[in-house]
Amino acid sequence: VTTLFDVARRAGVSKSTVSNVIRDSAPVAASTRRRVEAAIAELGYHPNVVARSLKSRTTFALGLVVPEPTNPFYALLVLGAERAAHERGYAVLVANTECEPETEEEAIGALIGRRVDGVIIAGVSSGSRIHESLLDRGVPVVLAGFGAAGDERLGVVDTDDEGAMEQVVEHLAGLGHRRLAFVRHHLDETSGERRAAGFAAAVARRGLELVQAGAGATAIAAHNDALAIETIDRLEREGRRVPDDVSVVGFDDVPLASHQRLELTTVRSDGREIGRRAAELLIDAARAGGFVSRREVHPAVLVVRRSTGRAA
Amino acid sequence: VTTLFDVARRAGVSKSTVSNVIRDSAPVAASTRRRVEAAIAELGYHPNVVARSLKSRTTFALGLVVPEPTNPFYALLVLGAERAAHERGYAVLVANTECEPETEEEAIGALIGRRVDGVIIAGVSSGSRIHESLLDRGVPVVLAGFGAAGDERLGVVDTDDEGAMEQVVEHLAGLGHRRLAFVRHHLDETSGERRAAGFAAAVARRGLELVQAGAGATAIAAHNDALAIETIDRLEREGRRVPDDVSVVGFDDVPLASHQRLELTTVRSDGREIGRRAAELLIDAARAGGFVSRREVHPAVLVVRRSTGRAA
DNA sequence: ATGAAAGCGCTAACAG
DNA sequence: CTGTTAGCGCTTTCAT
Repeated sequence: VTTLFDVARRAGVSKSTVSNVIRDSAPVAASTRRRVEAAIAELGYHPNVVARSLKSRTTFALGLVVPEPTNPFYALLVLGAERAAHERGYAVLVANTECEPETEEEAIGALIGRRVDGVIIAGVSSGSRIHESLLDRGVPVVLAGFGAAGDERLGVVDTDDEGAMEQVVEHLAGLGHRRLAFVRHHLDETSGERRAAGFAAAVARRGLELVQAGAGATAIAAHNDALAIETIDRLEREGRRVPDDVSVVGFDDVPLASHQRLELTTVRSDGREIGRRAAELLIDAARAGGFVSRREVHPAVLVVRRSTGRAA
Repeated sequence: VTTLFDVARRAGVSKSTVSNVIRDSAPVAASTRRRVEAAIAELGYHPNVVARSLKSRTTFALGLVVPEPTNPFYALLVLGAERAAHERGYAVLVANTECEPETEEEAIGALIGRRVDGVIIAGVSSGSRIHESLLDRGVPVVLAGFGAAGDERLGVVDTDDEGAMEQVVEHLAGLGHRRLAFVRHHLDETSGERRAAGFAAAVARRGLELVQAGAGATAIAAHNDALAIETIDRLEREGRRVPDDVSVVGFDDVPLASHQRLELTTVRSDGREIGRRAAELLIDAARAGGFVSRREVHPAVLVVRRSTGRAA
């Protein structure tokens, strides 16, 4: 546990000088600098970020609230955010909430207590207001991977779900499907609503029929790939063929979606990029001492494979 | 930004008293306690963990080094570790290294700078010595999901890879396979070696033949499910049938492995449990001010599905 | 049972 | 260009 003072003594200078070479916050004579650097290396000194945070009133840490870590989309989002943060000297505190309101509250409390400089929320339970307690304390927040109306102080980096659903319905309509269904997870998640709504809107716009899955739908779009695959399983167990009897579309393009026994038609959104941007915007805002006002929408592309085909 | 002092003033007591009610570290009169609690609630006060850490010389934070966040096994490990940590009031700093030595070094430096109370390493590049710099500074370390020889100060919570490979080879041998191969990822990861070695040992023990994949093997075991699935794809594109011509075994039992178009025979290890135990051991050690000396091995079970069959 | 005072390791004026 | 001096918000003896 060597401190700044130890380094200073060893180099025969004062603490401020050491501090100055570390962050080069002020000019230091080349020879002095060399002595200090040597002392740092010999002592294996790592500045105590805790002390620095206390003094400077910034922790160089970001909070990241994730609903389902096993979903590859979120895994990539975490990866992107974490890498972007580390490149800028920021640490990332992750909190997996699994969309449980109680866990969400606790996570936010912990992040506030740790005085993180900003928080990325990658998904929350439906009625959640957790972003408000953050914003009211002056902590910038960006929603990543799901949009939300409302608060002007909220940054958003999102996939273009509406555009994606437009593409999905266009594709399906082109194959002659007239009765379409959307299935979503029981998980009480906000993003589910936007995809469902976008899908419904695109269906209505073409005068097609929106039905419940099972109630004679010839094409089913799922909220994500995992659900699409479950749906295919269920259909096949019921003796219906995909895509001959029913077409199925997923969302996410998980690695296995392209497997040749699956060949899932799906939507690809770039989780890593979204995570990266979210972290960048947050860090910029934190440095400027403000909120993230920007709202970015990243395109998603329909990947047509073989789980969709002409309507029977 | 309300501080302990603000609360104290509001409640008409001293800082020490407030501190005592918060952590109930000393007896406080019931009436005083009520007043303090009221003040805390009214002010929405959250203790500044940064200041607490500086004074108490513990950060209540754990570092978690992960090689591949998109692998569901690691995603679960992170989940388990993170939840166990939060239950005990600890935060988790994740670092995704993607097995790049340079990134690993940086991550460790960041964790040291932030004075984490312990580090879970879930995978590192092969020759890595990153645990040593940690241990030498007195930071307890536990290796999770991959074993390692060596340092006595190192805790280990691992899957029984050897036992798993024994089961795999037993299964394959029972189906009449004599020429077996093991394929591993290019990723320079330590765990790959143990599985490969365990497989080779089990093969040798039975007097079977270990060959390269492609060189006439009738059964192939892969380092993980993703690789097993790639292997199946490749084989089928070459016109060989699975399992009729070649049997394939995976490792991890990812959610999609059970899909009926895949029905992958694989090994299931409980990532979430391993992450949870790793965090628990680490926190116990941190509290006791020592290292984790314990080494735990968690069983893995072979799940037989339909990607394996009798030798041709 | 409660309060006063001294730091934890660092940064940020301000002097020299 | 370098050193001195105050704190940041909290915990922790030690008095009272």
